[in-house]
Amino acid sequence: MARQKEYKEEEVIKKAMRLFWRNGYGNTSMQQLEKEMGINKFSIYSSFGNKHGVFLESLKCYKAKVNTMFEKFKNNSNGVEDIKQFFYDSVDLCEEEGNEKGCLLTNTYNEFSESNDALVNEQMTSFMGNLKNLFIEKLRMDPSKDQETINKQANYLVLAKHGLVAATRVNTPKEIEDYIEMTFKNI
Amino acid sequence: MARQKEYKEEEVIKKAMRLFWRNGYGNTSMQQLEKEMGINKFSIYSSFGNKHGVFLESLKCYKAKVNTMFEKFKNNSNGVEDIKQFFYDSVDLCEEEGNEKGCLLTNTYNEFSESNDALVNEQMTSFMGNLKNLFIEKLRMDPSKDQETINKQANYLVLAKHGLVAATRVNTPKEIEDYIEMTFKNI
DNA sequence: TAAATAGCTAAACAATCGTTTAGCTATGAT
DNA sequence: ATCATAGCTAAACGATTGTTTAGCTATTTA
Repeated sequence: MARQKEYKEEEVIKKAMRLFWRNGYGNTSMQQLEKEMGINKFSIYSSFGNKHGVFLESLKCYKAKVNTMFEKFKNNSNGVEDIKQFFYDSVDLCEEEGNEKGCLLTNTYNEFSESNDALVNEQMTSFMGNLKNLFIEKLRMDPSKDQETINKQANYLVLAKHGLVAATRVNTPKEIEDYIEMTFKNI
Repeated sequence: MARQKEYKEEEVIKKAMRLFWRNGYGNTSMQQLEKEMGINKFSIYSSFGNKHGVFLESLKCYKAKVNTMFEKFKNNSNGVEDIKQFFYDSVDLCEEEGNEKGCLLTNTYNEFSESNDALVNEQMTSFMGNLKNLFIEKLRMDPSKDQETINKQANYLVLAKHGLVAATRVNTPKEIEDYIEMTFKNI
């Protein structure tokens, strides 16, 4: 043993995540990462391998936040009301710390959708796409809904969620609340 | 006078637009532009000044498409039904030529939202934000709606439109149709 | 206290970025 | 036919990209 690190990886990766969240992957440089993470390039490379590695670790960090929300969502048992709460929680997560950059996962999906980045794709598909199934589960708790209605409403809610994420960037809290209430008015 | 150009600027800029649409600005290189536009770097610079100029001209080209749709929307006079048709037209525009990259203006807004690019910001604000007013105008055609209802519904429709644009990237035509019908069920 | 070693600093790396330029080609005008 | 000129080709520009490395610093261990 010799010197010990002057930083904690869990802390600097949070800072990296916020930078990627604001700028996206392609528009974030190693110079910016150095400044934002508060450590030298050498330290970044020794801890995370390369820029790509920093990004993947940032995604994991973000997904941990999302996972907490998902767990809460799954563990509740109030049907549609849970979905509505999930919408409100999503807004809180997208807006934390004054951030107004929507959802990092959605942004990443958009930025990498044309590329064939295996690692990023893997990280993405593990989260995108199962949202609809979660909604379907919750909607099934209402015995008065038939299967066709459930499918249509689930699909509707997935796309409504997209609108919501986009909304967190430019709309006021009141407008967002109005949107959510309106969305669930006839569900 | 001497030689005449071997390309038409209106044609090569369309090709540039499609590339920017697919990749975004930052992730598009001059090399890619050369290949996609089918002309040399020199020709690109002599026609459009620089990469930034190519992008601004591409935005104008895209906005021309959108403008056509907006004009149709404004000139009709069937209230809410016009808005619904506008949603369907939006999907057609976002998906033309097998493209699945959402709306170029929305994407550009997202990519440049953290930067302070005066020219791009100008091009953006001239289109974003007035959508709500257009919706309000149409909703006013229904005398049974009071002002508060109109405001809420207009806000809801703006965000629903965001969901729709995101939807064109990953959802089937049937799912998108379901979403639109559901959105207008209680408007 | 001294040797060993892991972390840090800062300079340099090759590759690619957007951009410019020198020289060649082709065409309109005299 | 020839001169002038605008367009094209392709090489090179400096700056910045992500990445590596040599040399110094500080701390643990014996």
